[in-house]
Amino acid sequence: MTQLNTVFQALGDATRRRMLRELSEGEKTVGELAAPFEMSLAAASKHIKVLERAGLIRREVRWRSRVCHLNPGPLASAQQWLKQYERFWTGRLDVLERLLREEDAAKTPDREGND
Amino acid sequence: MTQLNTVFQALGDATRRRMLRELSEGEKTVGELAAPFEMSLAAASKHIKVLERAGLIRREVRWRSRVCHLNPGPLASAQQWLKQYERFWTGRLDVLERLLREEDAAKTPDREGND
DNA sequence: GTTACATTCAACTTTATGGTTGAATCAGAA
DNA sequence: TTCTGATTCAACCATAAAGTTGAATGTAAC
Repeated sequence: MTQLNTVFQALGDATRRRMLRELSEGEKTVGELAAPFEMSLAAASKHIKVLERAGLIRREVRWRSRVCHLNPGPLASAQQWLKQYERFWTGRLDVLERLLREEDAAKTPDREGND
Repeated sequence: MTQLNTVFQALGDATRRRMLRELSEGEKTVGELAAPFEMSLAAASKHIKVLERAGLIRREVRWRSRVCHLNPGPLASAQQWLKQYERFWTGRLDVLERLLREEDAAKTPDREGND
């Protein structure tokens, strides 16, 4: 439902991540996208459909093939979501936050709804 | 296999993303994590296991409960992966890259292995 | 119109996911 | 030791995902 669900699910497969990387270097037809993988064309086509459903790529009918190209918007949303957590791995805010949390846990070991 | 697989898969579910957000505000027991959801404790426990398998959280046996806390490393890896694509949505590099790609496509419309 | 090519659809199998319930575990209090 | 509370395990169900094969579609070339 949430766009984030379909986007993260789509990214959770190495085949599809590889396809995105290929597309980051330029447009490719379905056949070209499928070529590096040892699976049937139908299987690759399904992966492409998953990427499309997640909004990560667009398919365009051109000459005799379908040409796919990257649509980066949803990747940006995913990164946006991860950005929330950046403070946990970058620099001193991390340490500061952890200290505050430990202090808090020490002060209120068994309560939950205090000011 | 790849850590990225399990991480992105884990993030592809709203329940688990919510759990991570809760943990970003401090440690929580399994019961506390499960409370906001209308599902059995066993189901929540499975979600927590998925997060743990992805390395996103650590479970520690303390007093009579299991206390969970965020382990941000894998989130950083995910963001790292997404960073590859940042140029597609930020600023002028985007436009520049697209121009180069179109130029390239126009020059070599039907070849694939040229220098 | 027929042939050939690129892609998708349909049907099917196997394995994974997300949920349920009830029993099992295991630490701490009585 | 027995009771209680917190969590997990086991077995099960329904649905989805990832792959296969073979037929169907649609456009280009002949």
